[in-house]
Amino acid sequence: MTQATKKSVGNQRTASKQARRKQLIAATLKCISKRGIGATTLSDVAREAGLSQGIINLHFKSKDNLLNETLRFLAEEYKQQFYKTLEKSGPDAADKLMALMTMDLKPSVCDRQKLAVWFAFWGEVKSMPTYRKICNDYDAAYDVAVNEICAEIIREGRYKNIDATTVTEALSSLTNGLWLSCLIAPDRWNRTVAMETVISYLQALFPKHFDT
Amino acid sequence: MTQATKKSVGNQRTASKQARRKQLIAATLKCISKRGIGATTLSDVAREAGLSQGIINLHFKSKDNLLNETLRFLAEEYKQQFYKTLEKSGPDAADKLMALMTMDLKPSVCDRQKLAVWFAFWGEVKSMPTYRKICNDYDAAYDVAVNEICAEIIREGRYKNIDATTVTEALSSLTNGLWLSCLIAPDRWNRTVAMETVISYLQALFPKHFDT
Amino acid sequence: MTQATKKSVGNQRTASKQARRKQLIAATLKCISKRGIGATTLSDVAREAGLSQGIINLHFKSKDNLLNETLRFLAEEYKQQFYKTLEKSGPDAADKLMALMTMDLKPSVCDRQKLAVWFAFWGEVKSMPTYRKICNDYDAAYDVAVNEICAEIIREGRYKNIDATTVTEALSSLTNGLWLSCLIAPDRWNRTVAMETVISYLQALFPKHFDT
Amino acid sequence: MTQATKKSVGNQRTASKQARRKQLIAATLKCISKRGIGATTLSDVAREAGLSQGIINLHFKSKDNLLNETLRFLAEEYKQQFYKTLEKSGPDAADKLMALMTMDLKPSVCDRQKLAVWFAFWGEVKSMPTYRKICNDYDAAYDVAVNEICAEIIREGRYKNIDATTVTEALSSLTNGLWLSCLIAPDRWNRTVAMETVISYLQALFPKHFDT
DNA sequence: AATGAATGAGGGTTCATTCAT
DNA sequence: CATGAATGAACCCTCATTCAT
Repeated sequence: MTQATKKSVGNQRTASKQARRKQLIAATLKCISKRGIGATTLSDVAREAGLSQGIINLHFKSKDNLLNETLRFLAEEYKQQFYKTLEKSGPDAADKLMALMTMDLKPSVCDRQKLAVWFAFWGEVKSMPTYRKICNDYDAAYDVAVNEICAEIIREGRYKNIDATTVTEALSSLTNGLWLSCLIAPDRWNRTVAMETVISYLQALFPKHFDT
Repeated sequence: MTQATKKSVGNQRTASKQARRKQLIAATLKCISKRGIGATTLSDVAREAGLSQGIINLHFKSKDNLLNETLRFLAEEYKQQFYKTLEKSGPDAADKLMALMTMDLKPSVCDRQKLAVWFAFWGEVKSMPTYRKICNDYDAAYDVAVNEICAEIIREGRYKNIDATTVTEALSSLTNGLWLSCLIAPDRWNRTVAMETVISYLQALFPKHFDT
Repeated sequence: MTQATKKSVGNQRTASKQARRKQLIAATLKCISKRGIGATTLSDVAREAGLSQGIINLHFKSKDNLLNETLRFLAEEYKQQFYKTLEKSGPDAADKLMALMTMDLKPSVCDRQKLAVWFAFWGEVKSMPTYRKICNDYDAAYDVAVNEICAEIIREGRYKNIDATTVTEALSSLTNGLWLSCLIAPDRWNRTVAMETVISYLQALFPKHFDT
Repeated sequence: MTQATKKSVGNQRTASKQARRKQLIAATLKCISKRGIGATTLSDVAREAGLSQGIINLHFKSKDNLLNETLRFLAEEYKQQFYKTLEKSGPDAADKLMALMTMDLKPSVCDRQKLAVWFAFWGEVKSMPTYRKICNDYDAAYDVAVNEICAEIIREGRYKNIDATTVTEALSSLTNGLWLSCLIAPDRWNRTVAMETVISYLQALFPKHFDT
């Protein structure tokens, strides 16, 4: 820790192990978003990071491991944003929900670069059990938190015939689906419209909380 | 052996060009769902089809082309289902919409094998302009049709503050998102719950049409 | 078999699988004798055979497998010589023994090229269980045959205090040891002297059979 | 931690150059006997010695050099044993010869670990002129000494038709051959039997010196 | 003297593609 | 049309070597 902080990342033969790993994961993210997972070679990543061929096997042992770590990083990063958003928003359940939805669509989260990476990994979920496990772990945490918020809103509004779990599933599906649209049809896609799509659903469901 | 006479697909040295292509695309779909796009080799596909190494380059010129055709096939197949569903359902707009949503979640459409392939392609959309183009073409047709149906429902119900385009986007996003859940969390996933998720959305938006 | 024989080995895209394998094993032997096992690359072997990079993995799956097959070939070849020698020699036990010893030292068997390969494999016996197994299998057959011959000689000569097994071990050790000398000190080494070394041993042990 | 004071080998940042070299050679021997020369990496050796990556290049300049030094060490060690054995044994020529043969088969010399290393080097003799040179140098000394002893025995016993050089070659070959058996067929191998193999030869050759 | 992160050449292996049959 | 042996580029990975600390 004493050594780690003073080194500038990117310089030859310097930088702490942690910093190097982050640097390489960043390069990996960039490459995947540009080329996709299959076409991303270790050479590409190393070049992107401005380092040499062997560097990745040195720090990550194997390409598989690098990809796992990259997915984990991506998920962790999302999780951090998620919790930070919850903390920053007021104590009101509806506020929290709105803050989360807004976060999911804000430029730094919902940008094609990043989405490309998410979908790249999702595209291999079926054939890569590890990816599925990582995704599941993080999704579970997300679901629990959103579910709780929805439950509170339902309680507050005494909404009848509305199941928190169903709403949670709907909201997360909606978000993921909107991301896909952003990725596939960036020309037609529009952040405001996407936001309205979510809001109109919330208004219809929870009219007392999300007024017109 | 000198002269083959049978015409059934799967038999060596026979079968029309069209049949061979379909057979190979079917094999490709199977392989992608099992291994993902990146790990699917032409050998795999040929073996899956029970044919020889060089067969694919013979019929499809290149791997890229095979993949493009496979995606096109997938999209076309979906489109056929879509229009068949529309035809079969009654003239009522709400009925049509419900029929479409049901179709999206029925076992033959929403099964992990098939979804894996869809997501495999979506995972490369960013880096493969061709894939994006194919997806866009088909999505546009879907959007137009659904949009029209929604518009009619809105007209019928005189729903205020509801935009057909928004609903269309929401519905397609919802479906895609539910597919992702099915792919990633098959254990937690449940067809009935998924259907309820969609219905609850429709009920919230169009209470007069989709009563409890 | 109909196809196999008419093809000339070495020509592109022709030659039966069997012929190609033999050709590649021959190239491997040459490379090992020149460079040793460790420094022999698949590139070297392919180049030596006048074929392309990928050819070996095509026919032998892996380098390890190629080496195993090469050792097996070497041992099998020796075995063939061994039995042919036995067949050709007269029925007399002493004649047979002498024929075998002569064979072991004849130029086509005891030449530095070939010995280099044997020792290359023996040099890895400790760390490569497969090599040891192959060597053992063939050695066992050799030992049985020589042992039988020695037993007969002992019986014929009514030699006291001489154990056939001991002699067998001594003879095979002597041969292997002489091979090592040939390999390490080719300048000092001399086929005639080597032969005399063996003969003097046989004379010392079986004076009635191998008279001066 | 700032200043190391101890001098025992194995402690970091201390130990004389000589001690370090010995330590590294010992580690090399162990690695070669376990993995063979080809599969022994400098990392392996350093790890075996409990030291760091770069240590070997620091002390030996290159891997080739390390291997040369290791072989030299092995040969030198054998030579020391050889002369010590000669010194310890009585002045009688026959006693000396018996002592040498016994030494060659005693556990500390004829153990599979050590033999594996010898054969590993012999396996590369053909392609590594340096190895051959080192082996030759030491072998020559051995031959001279044994030859002299044999000559004396022959003189003492007035044995006719026996050439000292031939016997020397036979004995060294026999020993090396027995070593190979020990390496390849440790299950069948037996120290007592090996010793008898040598003794029976000496008895047959020099009956007046090696009585039954 | 010692460390260990970094380098980069070179190895084994895979695989899309070609081509003689 | 179909086969499958052959090709060779390109990949992942290993490892001897270098070098800043």
